[in-house]
Amino acid sequence: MEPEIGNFETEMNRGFLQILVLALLKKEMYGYAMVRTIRDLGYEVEENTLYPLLRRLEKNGWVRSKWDVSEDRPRKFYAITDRGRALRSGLLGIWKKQNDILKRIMKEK
Amino acid sequence: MEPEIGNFETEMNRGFLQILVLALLKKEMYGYAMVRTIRDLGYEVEENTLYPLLRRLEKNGWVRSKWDVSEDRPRKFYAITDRGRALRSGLLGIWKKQNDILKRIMKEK
DNA sequence: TAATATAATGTGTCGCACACAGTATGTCAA
DNA sequence: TTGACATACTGTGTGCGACACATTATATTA
Repeated sequence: MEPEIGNFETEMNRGFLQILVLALLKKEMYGYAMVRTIRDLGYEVEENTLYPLLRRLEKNGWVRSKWDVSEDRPRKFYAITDRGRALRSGLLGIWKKQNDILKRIMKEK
Repeated sequence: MEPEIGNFETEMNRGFLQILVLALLKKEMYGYAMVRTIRDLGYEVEENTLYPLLRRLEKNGWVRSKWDVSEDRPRKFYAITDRGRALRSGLLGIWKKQNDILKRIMKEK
């Protein structure tokens, strides 16, 4: 694939990553674990992308966090809020709509 | 839905609109017609979003354009190039991957 | 004991969606 | 016939988010 697609991959991440994070937060999770989970799903994320995304979501009340210092190493655990759940379902709705449109177009001649 | 989702809708458009445009260009089309086509598909686009997107795609050789002045009103018709087709299939691959991941996550637990 | 993995924060850049502004022609109703 | 609205574009400016680069600090492993 061409080098210029790099830019497009960035664009493709926008939106998708937000949904993905909100979806993964069905279970509480800390940032680094989420990076690894996403990679295990076969998708590449930058830590420099995910950490700010989580903080942004928190700043706006879609997720909340608390430090867990009981384990060997301090970890910031994130949980989704009710507002976050509402946002998630809204975004999933948009995603589904987009997906339907693409499928429809690619199908017809 | 919350007012802040507005921002997210913008983010959701990134990536999606690029694929959509490349997909719609299976047939030659001019900008304004594409705006209306997309709206007819039930999706809202700004002209201020679509026109620059088309120009950007052309600048990088994924589409090409020619003015049609034979009709009542001059129109800039866009057509996809071979490179554009390659890009489209690459982006569709990414989209599918993302879609599979989301479906998988939403299904489990 | 040095390298690597874990777990996070912060600053800076660049591209894109979209707001706002403007140009110009065609159509249609009052 | 004129004024509103649709059609069909171009161009500038702003703000936000992905990611590069830099840094801190502890745990694990070779």
